[in-house]
Amino acid sequence: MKGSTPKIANSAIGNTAATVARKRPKIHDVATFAGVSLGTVSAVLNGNGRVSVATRSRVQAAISSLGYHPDLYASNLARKSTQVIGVVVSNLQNPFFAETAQAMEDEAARHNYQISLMATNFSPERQRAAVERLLGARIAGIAVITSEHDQGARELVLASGVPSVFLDVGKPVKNSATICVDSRGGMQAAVKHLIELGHRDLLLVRNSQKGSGTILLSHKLRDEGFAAAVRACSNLRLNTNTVDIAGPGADAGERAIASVIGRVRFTGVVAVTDTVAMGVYRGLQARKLRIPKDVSVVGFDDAFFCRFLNPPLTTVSISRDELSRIAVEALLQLQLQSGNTRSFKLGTGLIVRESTAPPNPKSKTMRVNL
Amino acid sequence: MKGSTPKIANSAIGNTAATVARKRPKIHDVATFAGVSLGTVSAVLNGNGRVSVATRSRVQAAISSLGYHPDLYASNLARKSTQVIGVVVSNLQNPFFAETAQAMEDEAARHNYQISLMATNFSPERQRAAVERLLGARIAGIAVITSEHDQGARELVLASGVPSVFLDVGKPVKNSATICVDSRGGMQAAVKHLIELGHRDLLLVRNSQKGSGTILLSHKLRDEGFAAAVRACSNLRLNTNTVDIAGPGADAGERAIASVIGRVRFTGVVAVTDTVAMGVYRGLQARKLRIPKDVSVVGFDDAFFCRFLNPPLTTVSISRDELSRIAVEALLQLQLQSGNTRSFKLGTGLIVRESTAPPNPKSKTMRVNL
DNA sequence: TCGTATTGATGAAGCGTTTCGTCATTAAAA
DNA sequence: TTTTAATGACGAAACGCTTCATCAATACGA
Repeated sequence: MKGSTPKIANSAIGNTAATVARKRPKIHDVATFAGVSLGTVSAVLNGNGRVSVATRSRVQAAISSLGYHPDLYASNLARKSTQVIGVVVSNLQNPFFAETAQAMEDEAARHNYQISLMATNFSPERQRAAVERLLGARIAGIAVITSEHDQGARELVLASGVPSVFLDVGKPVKNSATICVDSRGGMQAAVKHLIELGHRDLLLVRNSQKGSGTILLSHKLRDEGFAAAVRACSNLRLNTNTVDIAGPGADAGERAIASVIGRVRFTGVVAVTDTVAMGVYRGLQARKLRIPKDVSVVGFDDAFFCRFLNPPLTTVSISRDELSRIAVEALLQLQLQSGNTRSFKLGTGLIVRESTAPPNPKSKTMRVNL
Repeated sequence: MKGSTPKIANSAIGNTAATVARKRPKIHDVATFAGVSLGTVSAVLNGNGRVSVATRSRVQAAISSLGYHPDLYASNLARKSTQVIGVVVSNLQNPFFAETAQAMEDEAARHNYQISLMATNFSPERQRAAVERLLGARIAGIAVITSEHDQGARELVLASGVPSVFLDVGKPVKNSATICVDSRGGMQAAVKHLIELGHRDLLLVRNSQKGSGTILLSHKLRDEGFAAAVRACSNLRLNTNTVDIAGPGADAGERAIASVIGRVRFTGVVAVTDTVAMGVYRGLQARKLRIPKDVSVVGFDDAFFCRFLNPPLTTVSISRDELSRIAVEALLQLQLQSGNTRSFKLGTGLIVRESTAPPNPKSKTMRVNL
């Protein structure tokens, strides 16, 4: 007797803490209140099965007067599947991801699905954690739309057999689709545009993420596009330079451009991201350099703010709507025809605005002191 | 026998469809594979209970070789509570909400909580749906950080007894806290700033959402702040005007300002939102009006892009970090001391950048033809 | 050597739903 | 009136996990 006393005390304390909040009503309470059975309440809740009008309204009255909310976990456990698509993106502050997430949600809604959104903040560990969590959530499919890529996360997804879509990465595998954004092509178009305007001194502001260990795949493809475009014009004696930025934000772009003025010749700047281009604008304008008179600038992504920069930014556009449409449809298709595999291409398009013009050979950015 | 045939056929079809995908392993499979009991696997998964090193590693091996992921729904059902805070915001494309969501996530993580994020896209119906879904998810608390407000959603939350935080809205109620952003004060500071610079002809670009039926509460407070500031200077013979925009985007701001030039006298513009201010910039610049030489502009929110506009935008800042800190801590406190109620104030601050300067009486915006 | 802790592992009892075979009742058909 | 079908409601069984009282085995102290 004496020995068990502490245990009882313990559990009593536990109960007290847990019972502080008013207890959630359960379906059983609703059934009792309405004078019907469990199954009937469930039928009312889910709109299936046969329920007479009178009973239905009695149950609904009980539900609202008890303040009942069906328990998500219990109901999903009992149900076979969920109508949820997992979406993993890098960062919600980046307009590309925020807009894509929104587009995914809209597209999913069109098919009567919901999305469960997770942000990794460019961290592979968080990507893996997000994937792990989603795989535990019985999702109908998972879309990994990130810049960074974690092989471990990819393997977890593929091993699970859940329909999946990856952006840019990897060969198509069973139950998985790949959407390849033509970043290289987009970048090549951007560079070609500058060259055709007459630029011969180009600067690429890129995000190599050196040292962080993370590879930003889409950014790498953009680098390659730049290199390929330059190679294609090897007859032109192009002078190209590259500067690495320290992070994904606009500030990093600003610092990068500031660090390079006076040390490198350029009249055209290609930024790996619109956000970075925004920083480039500021870095240039701080030195009283006019865009596009002194320096032309091209961005990448076609973020909403491009049109509102001064001058409006020439950029490479990726359609979030098309991306979302492809992703969701691929997922739903893979769900039906298991074992399949698909690969999609998503084109990019150069949008010429007012940040690009023929070069000014007298621009201050052509004077360097070495 | 014959009579039951169709039923069997039916269920067989159902099974086939459901069994297409490789079956998820369950905890039982892991236990069998590792030669231990259910409870032991659970102990390994959750890091509690006593498990010998040898057993632990055997279980872990089984987990990874089977590709096992614990079922979120089953485990949360069995568990008493979750460590999740529900967060409802208006729109992820609006930098204020995106940044606040991020800040909430960071702050929650600091307390070992996760967040479950839902966007309403300014729709009261979606707000109610989001709340309903979260209340079914056994969340530890819910933060409603939206511009629009739905009384039904609010009542659902309050009736549930779940700890809650609302932005700006309503009187403090049991188990609920209110965070009042001092939008009025912020707006007053903005107007006062313009007046002190010498402006007497002011234009408020606001989002009244007339006709949509939705009230954007925070925007309404900003309106009131404007009116109050004007009233406070009744001795100055101010000329104030208002123009309503059609939506929350920058385009709407651009159209609004375009519609008003030449019809109304102003040298200072106050925009209800930075995003709107961005559109105002463009509307002004399209008419070759210089900022701040011809027109001064003030925004609201301190979105990340303010610093990168040309010229950098003077705006009213709301600290997302402080907002998140208050919200999360209030939620956790309400959880412990049930029945409590709290009310917080969150200050705002005017950030003066380069979009405001003394007025130019010869500005084109002072010429109107009536 | 014998009690007494301590450690490691067990598995039955829930958690709150949905599902579905079953039954009672009523309506329609014969 | 009798037979058959349709309708409405029921409630046990499952969903996959966590928890915890219980037990076996081992280590410890006297």
